[in-house]
Amino acid sequence: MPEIPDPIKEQCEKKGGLKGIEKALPSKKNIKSNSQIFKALAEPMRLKILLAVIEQPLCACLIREMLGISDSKLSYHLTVLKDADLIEGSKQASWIIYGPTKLGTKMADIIDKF
Amino acid sequence: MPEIPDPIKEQCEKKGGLKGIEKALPSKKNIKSNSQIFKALAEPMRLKILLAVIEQPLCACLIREMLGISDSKLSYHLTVLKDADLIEGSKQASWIIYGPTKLGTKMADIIDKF
DNA sequence: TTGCGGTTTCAAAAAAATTTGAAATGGTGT
DNA sequence: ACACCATTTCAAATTTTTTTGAAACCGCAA
Repeated sequence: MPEIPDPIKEQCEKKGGLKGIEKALPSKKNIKSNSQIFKALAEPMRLKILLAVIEQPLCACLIREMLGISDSKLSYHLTVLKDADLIEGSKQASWIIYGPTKLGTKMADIIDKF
Repeated sequence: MPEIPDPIKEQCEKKGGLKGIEKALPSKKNIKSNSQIFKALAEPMRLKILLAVIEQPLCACLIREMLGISDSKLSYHLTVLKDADLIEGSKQASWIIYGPTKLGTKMADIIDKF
């Protein structure tokens, strides 16, 4: 191990060294799951979709119209949000109406706090 | 406009149509800035780095040792976190010690709530 | 000045994510 | 059954992000 500045080194040792720090971190599963949520929200268009369907549940065709993108592009982005459990769709006749999940609403609250 | 299911259509109109919904969303700037933060946290390794430097400020060499990755790979990921204003580095002799920003700490609190 | 250690930068390669347009699927109406 | 509409799936193309290893930079010590 290289010679680290003393205060850093001592504090690190106090926490059990690198092993100790790593042990204090959340589980790999938790980190993975959180990063999936963040990834879904990492694209402005997907953020916009989530916030819009919180404002008002919308079918894909209205979302598509609002954003001005292709059907398949929209479908891709909706799937990312769905897979991250941020939105859910419910079938009404020919239409699928998308709205937020609890988690989706909670994440939007967080965005409001910034 | 295609014929949308009536309840959806009416609620939508009540909110000023698609234009009204879009107007109710945060600014493009705000969405962009938020998505940058989410993107920085979208990669498990970067999440881990943030949580570790919250636990204990660390120099790059200790982070590198903990994660077992190359110097340049680490540098890249640290830069993503820095650019998103989640971590900051301060120079101590040969070392740069990384710790969380206020925003970084706040985001970590959020992770704890899930 | 030179040598060394810590860290970043760089450009090309590799990997991952996204976009695209066509095809497929499912439901409704005639 | 056929036609139409809403939406997803698919595979290839495109774009973006990440990784890689070498070079460069910076500061400290002799």
